[in-house]
Amino acid sequence: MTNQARGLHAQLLESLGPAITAGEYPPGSVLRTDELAQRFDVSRTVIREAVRVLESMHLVESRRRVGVTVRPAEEWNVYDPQVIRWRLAGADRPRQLRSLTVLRSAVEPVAAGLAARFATPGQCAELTERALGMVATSRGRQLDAYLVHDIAFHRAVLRASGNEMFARLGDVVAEVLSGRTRHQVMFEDPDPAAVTLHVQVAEAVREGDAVRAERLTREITVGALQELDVLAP
Amino acid sequence: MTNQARGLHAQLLESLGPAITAGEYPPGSVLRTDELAQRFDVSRTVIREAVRVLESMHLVESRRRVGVTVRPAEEWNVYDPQVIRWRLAGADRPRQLRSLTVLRSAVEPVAAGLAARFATPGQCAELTERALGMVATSRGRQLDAYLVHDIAFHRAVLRASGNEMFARLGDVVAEVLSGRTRHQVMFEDPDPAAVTLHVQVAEAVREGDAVRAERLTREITVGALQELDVLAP
DNA sequence: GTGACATAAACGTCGTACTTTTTGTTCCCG
DNA sequence: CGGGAACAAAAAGTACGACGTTTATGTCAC
Repeated sequence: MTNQARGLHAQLLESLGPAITAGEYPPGSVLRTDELAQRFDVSRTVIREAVRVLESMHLVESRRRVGVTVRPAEEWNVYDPQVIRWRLAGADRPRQLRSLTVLRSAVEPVAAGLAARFATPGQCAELTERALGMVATSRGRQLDAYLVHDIAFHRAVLRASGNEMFARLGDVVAEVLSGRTRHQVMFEDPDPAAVTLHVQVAEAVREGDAVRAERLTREITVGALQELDVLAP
Repeated sequence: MTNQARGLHAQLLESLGPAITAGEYPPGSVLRTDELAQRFDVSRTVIREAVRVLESMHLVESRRRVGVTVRPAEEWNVYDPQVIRWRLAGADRPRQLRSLTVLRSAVEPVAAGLAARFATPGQCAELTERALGMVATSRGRQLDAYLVHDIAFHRAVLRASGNEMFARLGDVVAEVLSGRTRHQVMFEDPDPAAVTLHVQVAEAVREGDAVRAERLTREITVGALQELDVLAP
């Protein structure tokens, strides 16, 4: 884990957050701060700080005389990177992976189109470099190295779009990609067609061909969706 | 304001959050908890709880011996509804409105396509009802009533997509739509063509015509973007 | 049965004392 | 003169106990 005690409250979060997002406490459950303080052997102060954070994620609601109640899943801030990480680590990971991939399929093509129009020369170079890196590592069971380039490529596209909302989805995409590789034990090398598509997207962006960049990226995300359909019915 | 003292820490947030997102404290600025406690005349406990929340939004970072440092804007959790609200209330509202509208233009068409395939009869009815409501209020300076239907319509589409990530963007769209109406003082009635498009989207969804629903919704969002281009160069 | 009222349970706030970590400084030795 | 080790100070982190505040709930009288 990347969990290295940056404070008791953070440790608490790493315990409570996953438990709640995993549905361990059904919606409406109440947690009392005193009880939590006893259970985790920390002061109420620490509990309260953790609860404040969970509250800001809309995972729980703290009300007087009643306690800290768990909110229904529909109200959670599912765009919070931490919530995403917790849910991806939990039981309904496949479901989560699917909805995130659908989100990718909506956002990334548009982002690529914008990138074709607004990417700086430096960003184009980064894209090309990453695409070539993917080609170089696409054979011979170098999945980890491939993944690094893949993530960096998509991050670069999102950033080059010039839209901050897209740029901030880089973390989400990274989680999805690494989650996919780590989860569904991929023994085989990545699909050569997908690798080619990435190279072509880099080309299209470099040439400023927005519609082509968008179409090619749409092919990539459609492929990702189909792959998911095959492996998780 | 909807700010009715649900606790001192919440009030603190409503003061610090907007200030930070408005760039009042440049990145790298340090805030000391003691100083804040004095300035706002509350206990350190309250300050710390507010800081925990700001930290979870990646607005600040708290380090020992150093203080609470403001993080650069690129690292903020810009999908947090509260952050969105703060930024929309701030100075760079036009910029924010634009990036959110671009996000809409990417997401909503795909969501409409999914809705055409997965919407329940009840959701179809809701859509139709809202579209008709838009028609009914599209003339005669009833912008407020129109806005209610407009927001409900887009919310319904996002929810009917069956994708939770899309569904959770309902709040964002609501902020954008109401912000648009409130901000750029709209004296005129809404564009009749846009109203018609909404009715047609409801039709397409009801008939299960995914490609048509997607295409029509794309027209709506493209229109919203152009409208923004005209009014905010 | 209904309404006012009392009660208690839980969170909210505060002040203080203590701990831990980080960082800057000083001082000694090579 | 330079570098490293010990030390000191600053600021956040943690703990604890006391009190305040809200509010769900039960009770009692009418």
